[in-house]
Amino acid sequence: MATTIRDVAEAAGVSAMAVSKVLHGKGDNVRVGVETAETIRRVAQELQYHPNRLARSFRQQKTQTIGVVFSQFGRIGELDGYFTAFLNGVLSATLQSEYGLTICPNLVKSSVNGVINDGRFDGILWCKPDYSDLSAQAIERSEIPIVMMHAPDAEGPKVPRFCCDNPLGLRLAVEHLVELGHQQIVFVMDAANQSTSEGQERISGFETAMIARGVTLTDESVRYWTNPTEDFAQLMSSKAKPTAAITYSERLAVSILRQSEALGIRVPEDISVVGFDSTTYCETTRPRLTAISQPIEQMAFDATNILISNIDADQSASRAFLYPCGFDVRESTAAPRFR
Amino acid sequence: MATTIRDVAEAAGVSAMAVSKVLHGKGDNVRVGVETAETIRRVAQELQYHPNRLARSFRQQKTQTIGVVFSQFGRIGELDGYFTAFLNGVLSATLQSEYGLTICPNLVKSSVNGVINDGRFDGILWCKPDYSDLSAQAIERSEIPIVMMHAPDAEGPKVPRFCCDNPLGLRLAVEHLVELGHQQIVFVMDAANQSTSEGQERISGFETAMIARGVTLTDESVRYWTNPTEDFAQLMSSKAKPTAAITYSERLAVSILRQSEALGIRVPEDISVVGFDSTTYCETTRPRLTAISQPIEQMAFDATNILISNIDADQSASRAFLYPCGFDVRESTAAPRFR
DNA sequence: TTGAAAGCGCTACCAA
DNA sequence: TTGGTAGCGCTTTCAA
Repeated sequence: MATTIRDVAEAAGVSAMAVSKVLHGKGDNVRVGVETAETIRRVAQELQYHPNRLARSFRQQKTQTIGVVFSQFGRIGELDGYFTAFLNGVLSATLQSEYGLTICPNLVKSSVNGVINDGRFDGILWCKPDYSDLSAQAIERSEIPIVMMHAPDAEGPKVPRFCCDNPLGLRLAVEHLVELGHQQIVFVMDAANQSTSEGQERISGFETAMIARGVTLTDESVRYWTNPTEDFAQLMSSKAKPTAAITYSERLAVSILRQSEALGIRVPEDISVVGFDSTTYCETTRPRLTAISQPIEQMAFDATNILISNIDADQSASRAFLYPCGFDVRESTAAPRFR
Repeated sequence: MATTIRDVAEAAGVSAMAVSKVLHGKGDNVRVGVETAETIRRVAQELQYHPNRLARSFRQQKTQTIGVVFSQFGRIGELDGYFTAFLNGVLSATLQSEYGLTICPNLVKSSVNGVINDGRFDGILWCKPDYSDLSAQAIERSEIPIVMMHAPDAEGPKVPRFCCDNPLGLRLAVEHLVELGHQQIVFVMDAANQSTSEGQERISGFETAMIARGVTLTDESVRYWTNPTEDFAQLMSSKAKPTAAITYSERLAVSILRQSEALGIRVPEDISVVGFDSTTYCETTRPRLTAISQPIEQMAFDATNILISNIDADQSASRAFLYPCGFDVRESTAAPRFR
């Protein structure tokens, strides 16, 4: 067994609290003489004493750890740059703080309900919330600060929210395509995102932008995909074959790029593709991916810092942080071919 | 305050242990009647009881968490693909296990000594160990399993080690360059890595390969850089200007690529550059980076799984795992210009 | 089939 | 300036 505080106390001929005070000096009402303190420090050193952080955390109800919650989880840097950018932002913030970061698979697999208040975390960074009743309830009941990434201002529990200006992003994309001459434009998203607030906001942003530009909007203009490979093949063989697709993510855009290559469909000649996020990953695709941008790393950095300061201040100030979207034109969009 | 096990016990009219047994059923000597169990479950549900994991961990001396230790820490996916590949491997393994992953900034900033046995982790994944006496001592004293990435077989504490075949890697690089016609070849590494086992192994691997190929080896053949920008400028303006550089990492190689561009030095025409790791990041550089490869993700995946099984088996079997290196020729190497 | 007691290592609170 | 006591929430051990 490792050396405990009592071992040190015994060896130094003092009480356990004396040791605790000297080594971590929290209490203000208790002081220890200089000489005694020196002895304690020496003995602790000799005995290779290292405080058990689990015990301290348990006692103080404070773990110095932030939990990261995901509804979904893909490979890092594989089909998109999202998680890379996100992690860089979070790590930048935690590295200059006293907080550790736990990525917990169970938070992904099971319901977050009950995990939030299981004592392991001082705060939760919730990424891609789904706003199910269960989640909302879990947040409502939370005893620790929570911040949310990609949660629009409108609804949901009152916690700090970090979101990009989705309507602006979609408008920029639609305008870009319309100016290139496109009239058959679809918006493609994972079916799973249909139920998220951000999903809703992007759909309505897309529709609003289409209407504002006088582009025909049909029931088929918004597509919910569960199997990108099959769904894309079907899309391109249908009568309503579009000349341009705006996707919910880089991941979807990239899968279209790959699938196009497999099917002999040329991008951007046969179909223009617009992604969402515009991380450095877009520079690595072929063709390089035109995309709506949002400052993911900055958002993650800010979110983490706000979370930490809320933890430290023992509060949970609610506020919506809105980040502007940009639009980066690369090579995956062009004027539609005349046909 | 959150609902405790005692609240549930009281409400259900049973003892706390009964609740514990029913909800987590560990003990084999104690059983609870079916009806009682049902009541307990119902009451727990009603009271929104969720066990405090911190308390459980504390009591059981088991946290279901793995700690990741780094000696250095850069931005993910910024100047290399190392951390991305590493994390993908680790996360793949943890996601299919019951273990969480903690990345702790304090492990980076301060000595790991004392952190290893502070109770927070069931096991440590130690990346890029430095083999200082302090580290060695910490490992020796560890009460939990440790595995090491990038630790050669030869020396160091007896824990599972995962390492690539560095001599092979360096040989492949030197042979490639010699076959292109290079005779002035330098090996460049961060000064910080000079003290690591892997650093030593790569240096001797380089020297052995150079000698085997009959290439002139001088005191200046191996370079230890602290400031890549300045050091590279100096290297290229010296009399001993090389025609090819093999670097310790993708990061160093990329900084040479960038610096070359700034100085008007052409790669590979004026100097050939070979990186180490050969992740997908090498495809994104300009020119695309020729590099020695090691299967980082696979190594991280294996290391994590071995760690987990050592934890579960409550042992710490020592073994060295060696992974072959490969060599990926891309665009940053070519025959030296005639001069 | 059930419960009581004890204690993991530490620190808040109160007493001396 | 110092020390004792109690207890965080849970589970292990032993007793009923």
